[in-house]
Amino acid sequence: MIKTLYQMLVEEFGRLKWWPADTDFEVIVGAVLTQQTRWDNVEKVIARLKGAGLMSPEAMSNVPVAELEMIVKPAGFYRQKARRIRHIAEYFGRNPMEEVFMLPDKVLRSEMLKLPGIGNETADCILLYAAGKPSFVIDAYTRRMCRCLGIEGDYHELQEMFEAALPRDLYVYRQYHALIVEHGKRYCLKKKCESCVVSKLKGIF
DNA sequence: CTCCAGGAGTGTA
DNA sequence: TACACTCATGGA
Repeated sequence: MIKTLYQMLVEEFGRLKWWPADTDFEVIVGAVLTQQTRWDNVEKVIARLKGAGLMSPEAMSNVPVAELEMIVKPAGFYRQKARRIRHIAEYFGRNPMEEVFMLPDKVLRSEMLKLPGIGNETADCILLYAAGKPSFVIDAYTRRMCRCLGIEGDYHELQEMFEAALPRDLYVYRQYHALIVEHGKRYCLKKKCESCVVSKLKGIF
């Protein structure tokens, strides 16, 4: 029997607890803060925001950007990110999250894309981890993995490929994304690719 | 010291 | 459509 890539990754990494957060708003803020930035760096900022009582649309939208910048600094790109999460806070201050999340998936996605600082990947992270919509996330690690398999394509082409091959299931999408990132952090650096499960899969996928 | 991390926006050809 | 450039701190 031929194992799927997903099964092989599960065997190696098991169940992964992914994107721990107390609230959906925290997921969204974290999604923006982690852009091109290590997660452990983002954790400091999230802790600071919580400590300052700012981890809510209402509270954050009333803080001077300058003050947010100081808090966001450890996550890098602090000037843009401070402004962007504040803008997002204002948006959800005007539009209650429960209502926004009730929009049809595609409408919700394009709605998120309108917000400055939210591109394809961040939008899908919001859908998948905050709104609970099965939208497959394509990140840098996913692209590298696909390249290893000889698969090229833009964001939507790769996303369509995964979604067509998988059951449209929230848990599967979340786990697969988590597994790919975990795999990538372990192997997709410094030419460690030779020993990873993806390399064993060439010609089978 | 160098390199780069779970991107996005803008400008140019 | 396809790149190049910018944003920025902190850890290996």
